[in-house]
Amino acid sequence: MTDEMIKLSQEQQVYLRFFNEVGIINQLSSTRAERELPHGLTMSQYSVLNHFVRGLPPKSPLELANAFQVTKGAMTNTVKQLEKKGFVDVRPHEKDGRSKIVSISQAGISAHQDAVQGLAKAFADFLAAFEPDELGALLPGLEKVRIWLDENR
Amino acid sequence: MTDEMIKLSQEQQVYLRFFNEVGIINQLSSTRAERELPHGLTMSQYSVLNHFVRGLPPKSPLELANAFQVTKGAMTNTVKQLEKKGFVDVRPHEKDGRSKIVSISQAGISAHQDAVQGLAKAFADFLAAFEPDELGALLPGLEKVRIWLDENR
DNA sequence: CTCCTTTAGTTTAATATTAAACCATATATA
DNA sequence: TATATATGGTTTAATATTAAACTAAAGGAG
Repeated sequence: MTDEMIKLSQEQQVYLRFFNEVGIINQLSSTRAERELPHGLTMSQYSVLNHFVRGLPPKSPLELANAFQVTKGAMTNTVKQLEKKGFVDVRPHEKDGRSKIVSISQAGISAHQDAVQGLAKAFADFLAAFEPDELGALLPGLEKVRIWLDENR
Repeated sequence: MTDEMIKLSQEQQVYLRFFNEVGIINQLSSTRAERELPHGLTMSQYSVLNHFVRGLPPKSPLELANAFQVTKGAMTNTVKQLEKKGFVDVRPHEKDGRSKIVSISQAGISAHQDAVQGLAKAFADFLAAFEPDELGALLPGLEKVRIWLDENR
């Protein structure tokens, strides 16, 4: 019984510490990134641009919301901001009158390039302090956790 | 030149992917946790309670803000919520008229225990899917990143 | 064809957060 | 001691986000 409790407590320590580290890293890195992002881009907006620049095909707002794990309402907002800045084109879906299709514009591609510059600047010292392999070694574990949480929410 | 660009791009891929994984894990895990937290506790509020339950001495709001990497204003809010729920005691600092001292109350200790139960429930299936060592192996790397970001912001 | 249900997107209200202005107290300097 | 600066905390305005209500269109069952 006591053993059981101690064991449980230690397991909890590990996963609580894990999520705690993740939370703080996320916060510090987002702040650092957004400080250098141009065009008033948020990380959310940058992520959407980045998605398309990586060669992925145009998508509906709902597909984007699912891809980035935010609500439809949040994506409505993000897309609206990007549209106002002229970085994405939003067209009605040809077949489905309820749906829309979001694609990146030429200005959006260019803004993304600026953003990558900004991120490179924001993380230049970080890159100097960490070998790619050092972070790369963490990726499989993180990926596994992320996929599990995504599939089991 | 081309090599240089490709190399840079790959490094960027690694660290962008790293921060991306961290961001999604943080979001999914916070949502999952807050769904089961009792007494309307947020993760922020839980963190403060947890801090004190771990045996750490009473602290000022500013110290708490620094410990959790949030602004003073955010901590004013968090402490206010906890105080309203009766989970912390807030007293004026004896020597420094500007400052306050926050400590956990008996009700706060009890609420923390409830919260741990809730978290255990929220993450029971997660714990079953991941060995402690599996997450534990990631901790040193994450810790190093977190410390670096904290010291270089 | 008509009704019912599902789906895509927007809107609303609430909330947590930040940066910056602000207040009060403490500390240091002249 | 008097004044200037620094510090702890609160408040304000702005914003990103969520859950839930809502609108409109699609799809299916009868």
